[in-house]
Amino acid sequence: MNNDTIKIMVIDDQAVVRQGFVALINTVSDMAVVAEGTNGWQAIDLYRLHRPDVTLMDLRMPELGGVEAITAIRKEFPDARLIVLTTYDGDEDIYRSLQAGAQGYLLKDMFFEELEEAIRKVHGGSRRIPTQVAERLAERMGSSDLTGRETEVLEQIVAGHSNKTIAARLNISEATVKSHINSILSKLGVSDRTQAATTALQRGLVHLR
Amino acid sequence: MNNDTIKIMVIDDQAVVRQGFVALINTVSDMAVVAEGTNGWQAIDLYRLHRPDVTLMDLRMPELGGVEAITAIRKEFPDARLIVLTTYDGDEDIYRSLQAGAQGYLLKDMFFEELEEAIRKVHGGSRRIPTQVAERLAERMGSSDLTGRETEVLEQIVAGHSNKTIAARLNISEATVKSHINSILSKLGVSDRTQAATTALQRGLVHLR
DNA sequence: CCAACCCTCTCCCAAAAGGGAGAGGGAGTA
DNA sequence: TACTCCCTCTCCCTTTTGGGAGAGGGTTGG
Repeated sequence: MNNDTIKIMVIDDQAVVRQGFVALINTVSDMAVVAEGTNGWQAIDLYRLHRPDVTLMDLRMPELGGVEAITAIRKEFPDARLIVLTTYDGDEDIYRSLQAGAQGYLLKDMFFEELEEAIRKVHGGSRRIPTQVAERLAERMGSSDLTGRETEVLEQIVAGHSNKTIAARLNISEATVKSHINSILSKLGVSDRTQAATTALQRGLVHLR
Repeated sequence: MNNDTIKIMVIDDQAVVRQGFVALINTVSDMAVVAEGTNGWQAIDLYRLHRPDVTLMDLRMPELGGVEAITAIRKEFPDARLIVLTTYDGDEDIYRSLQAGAQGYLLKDMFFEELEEAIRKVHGGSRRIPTQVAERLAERMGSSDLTGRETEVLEQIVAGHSNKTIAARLNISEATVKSHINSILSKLGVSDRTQAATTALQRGLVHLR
């Protein structure tokens, strides 16, 4: 491995998928996988240890998710180059990833050739957001954010709790819960809690477990 | 490629993941990928054309899903050997896949070595269901099936429709809808429609989109 | 300091959902 | 045939949810 070789770290909890990525990357003469991990904590540890030039990161992982790992790595290493490589999980995930400091966001239904190009782009210091992804991101703009409390209430709704239970769990009155739900419904543009739950899941505002 | 080579078909809509599988399989001396596809229709066409010894099939795909493709292929070729290779999507998916005629069900978070072993097992005529998966399947047993109509109503619930709207869409009275929902709630062991929606999604009884 | 949020709450009302008991008709099976 | 499901429906009742108007206290930022 000479000095021009791009050192790559691959973080994905699906072993056989990760092994596939590694195999593909290692077929490229000037790229080499120097570290592999299955969750966010490993990503942080392995980054410190190997200082890869580019990191490929999945989002949904046990223990510590991709967004949190990206945030932590960028905090310690502001120059870190990170590409999110994931199944499309909704506009919110894209937004949060870029917010956290990722330079690229690729979908797993793209071809390896695009991934290879993205790695070179990001390694060279530019960003790489495919049109398809950029469009999703644009959709999100304009759609208003939920406040912190509203997000908590939304999570409780998705967890299947009644207003009364939510009130008890959050230590507020049921009236306040209803007030938050009112805001949530209008911000999400839906008319009942079940729709709120399914659209929140689709948009990636919350995830099942 | 000599006569002992195991001919494999890979069906997965995520291009880079599929390419990874192909790369891994082709590193094994007595295995060769003879066809690749991105959905159920292609799976059926390519099966007719190439008659692979073993097919690796993802479940969630556009156009035609994995379960339907397995059913169609097994109908035309009762000897077809099929392994489902997917992200875990709930016990219902496992059940339906095996019901449709798959001989194996592997999760993408397993290592390639296990996949290789599974391919050999299934090619040799046996089945291969990892303990982890078998346990999930066992969980499903005992939990009663939903009837056809109940499943339709459940889909409408997940789609976010009110009882009134569901009644209109299914051309039955609202009372009947409520009656079905009663059965659904008790069969799923939940107490309201939002819980029904989220547990149905978790168990893979229905999918978003 | 004032405006803009956010979070909290009250009171009231209407609509929707959930729960229980019962019943008729149709299809399939023992 | 008799039995068992499934699908359909009615009637009645309670609980939950959603919608509207308003208001006080807190923080933040211009």
